[in-house]
Amino acid sequence: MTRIRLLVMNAALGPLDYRAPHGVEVEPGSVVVAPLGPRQVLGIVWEAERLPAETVGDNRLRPILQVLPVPPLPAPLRRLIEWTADYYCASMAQVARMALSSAAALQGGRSMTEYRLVESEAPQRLTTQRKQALERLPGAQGTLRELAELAGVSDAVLRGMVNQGLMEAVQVDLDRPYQQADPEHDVPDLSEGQQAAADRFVDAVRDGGFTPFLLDGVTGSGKTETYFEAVAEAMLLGKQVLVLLPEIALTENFLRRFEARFGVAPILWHSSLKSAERRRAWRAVAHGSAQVVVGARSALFLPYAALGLIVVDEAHEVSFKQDDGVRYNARDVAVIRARFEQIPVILASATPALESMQLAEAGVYQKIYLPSRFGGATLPDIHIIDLTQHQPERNHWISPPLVEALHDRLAKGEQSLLFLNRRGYAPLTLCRQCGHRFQCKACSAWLVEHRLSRRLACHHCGYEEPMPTACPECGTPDCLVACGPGVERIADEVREILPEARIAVVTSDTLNSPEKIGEFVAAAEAKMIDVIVGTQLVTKGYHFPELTLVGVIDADLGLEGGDLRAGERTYQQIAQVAGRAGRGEKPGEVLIQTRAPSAPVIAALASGDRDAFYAAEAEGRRHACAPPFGRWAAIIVSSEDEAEARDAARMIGGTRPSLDDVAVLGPAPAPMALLRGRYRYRLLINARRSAQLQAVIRQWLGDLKFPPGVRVGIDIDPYSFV
DNA sequence: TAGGACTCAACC
DNA sequence: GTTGAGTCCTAT
Repeated sequence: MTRIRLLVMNAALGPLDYRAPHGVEVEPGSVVVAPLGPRQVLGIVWEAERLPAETVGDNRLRPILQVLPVPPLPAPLRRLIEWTADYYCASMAQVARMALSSAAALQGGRSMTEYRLVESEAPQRLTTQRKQALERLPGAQGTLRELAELAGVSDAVLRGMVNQGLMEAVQVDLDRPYQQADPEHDVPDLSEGQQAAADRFVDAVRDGGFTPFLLDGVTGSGKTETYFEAVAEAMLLGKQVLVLLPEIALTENFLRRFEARFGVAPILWHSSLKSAERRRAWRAVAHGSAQVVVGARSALFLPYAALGLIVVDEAHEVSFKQDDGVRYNARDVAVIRARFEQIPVILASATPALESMQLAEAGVYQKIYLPSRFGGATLPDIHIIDLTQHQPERNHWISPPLVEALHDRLAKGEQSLLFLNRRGYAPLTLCRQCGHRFQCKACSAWLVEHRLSRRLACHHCGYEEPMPTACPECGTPDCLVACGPGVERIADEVREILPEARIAVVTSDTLNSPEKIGEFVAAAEAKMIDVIVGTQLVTKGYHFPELTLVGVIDADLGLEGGDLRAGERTYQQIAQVAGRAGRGEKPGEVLIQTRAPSAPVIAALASGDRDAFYAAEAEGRRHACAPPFGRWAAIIVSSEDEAEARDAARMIGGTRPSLDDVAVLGPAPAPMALLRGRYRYRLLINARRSAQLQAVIRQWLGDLKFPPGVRVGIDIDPYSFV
């Protein structure tokens, strides 16, 4: 009888032993269905010696029910699951679930039923819900569940429509292969510097072996073309490539460049894929037929059959850090995966994280530097505007020098970009009469006015309400005033300054689909837009040759709050947005508005002395025992009941370990003391590099018992300190 | 005494 | 995490 150990897909359950029925073959990595009490669970066969469990007698072993028709998860992925769970203090089941991220892919069958509207005259009499579905679903196809969500009706409504013949079923072939990319489709002429870099990447891909690179090149230096050569080499060798991008909004531009280079689009992976697409991509990845996968964080845990290269583009981006569930940093886990896979990994950035710079200096990463812009374009001139000297008008945020520069570009027919990292019209709305402030009921946050949609919205929980006309507190009509600027308000101000200018507001509210992103890019390239006003969404990836002016509305905004990476993030954000200027033949200019021109970050941006900034930042971090010189972790305790959360946090605080190399701060109410209706308390742990941080935390929390409503989350190497 | 709210241990 | 068993309590 074969005893097999299973990692069961249930976070609260340890490994369990089963037996394989006669004639059923399994190996480590096999994905199986097993009985668990009265129900069934998904499990992954694991090496028993790597997954210790309390032994039970042979007589108590139940047979597994089914081996799912997918390739066993490869050993490097199994090691990655172990490592990630261990490092981030998560359960292996939680991590493994990210690898089995397409339920449909695990089942057999090569086709799936999707539904779409039948093209015909709408019947005379319709329920409002059916009418709504008919309005919202033209052109859409998907499972009933997906369509129900899209239409905002229940799936029962749609099922009724199928029965009535208003919708039809379509069989979708799920294992149809993707088009093959051609590594020699359009080989570019590289500059000497690019070629040298590309050669090293290509050699590393050909030789195999764990080789981490830091590709450090200024904005516009052609990093993408450089690593595309390594991608081409992997294709020639029949190896797969994973390219991680920080957000889906960036993929549109990337896809076009990829297609121009290789003839076909790469395979996309992100959290909002529909289940049929998800299934198709997952299976192609697992069977090795997917050549290049471009994805967000979650693509990192897919079961690649033959991975040959990982690229992390914009590797400094904080959005690589997952902020709920398993709080992993995709940039760091990518390097670990490359180590387990024994392949090269390229971290590409114009403004690398200090952590990455240190590792390069220490010789752990091979640093490859691309100093100059491609095709003779020069870096933009950067000027600081001291807002205390050049005050904007009352209730305006664009200072006279920036107003003048905007006039100048419009007269010359060139484009301008104004950057303010704040969505909506105004971050705070209050009543002039009674002082009432609009606050989210579920979060410690103001409601943000969105004038385009005429709503007040909470940016943390998604709560929305229509913009009221009178104060809900004192009843006075027309008494609400907007405080402070958001991008919508800046756009209004530009309309005032340049009434004839064509203005585009670019935020996640306005550019929320690939189609809209495509429209925006096309309009900007065709010079149908004079001024772009945007949030961080516009700071990277875009290449508009006619854009010659970048204005930073408030350089000090990111420095508020005292987050340990505030300086670095401000530097990166402004350097990135500055990099949008002067990418064509005409030189670019960047105007940075600030109230603190002598702050180290601002001074470094003005002088262009990047090395000095990194050196100063490193010194500050060393002093604070912050990464990369020390480490942080956070314990977040939350509950819908304030007292319960506080008591649990105090209990944790009361049992804190007393160690020389670990300091515990708190508990204290988290900066976001209320989030999505849950009260939150936080403890911060600062550890020296010598400390066994995770082991200490596991041991500390392992023995504690919490009431059912209390959630205790551990955040290793946190990026968000709210 | 049926049914609801709650706790607790087992799940291999 | 989910489930079923066991306990206590209350409304009839």
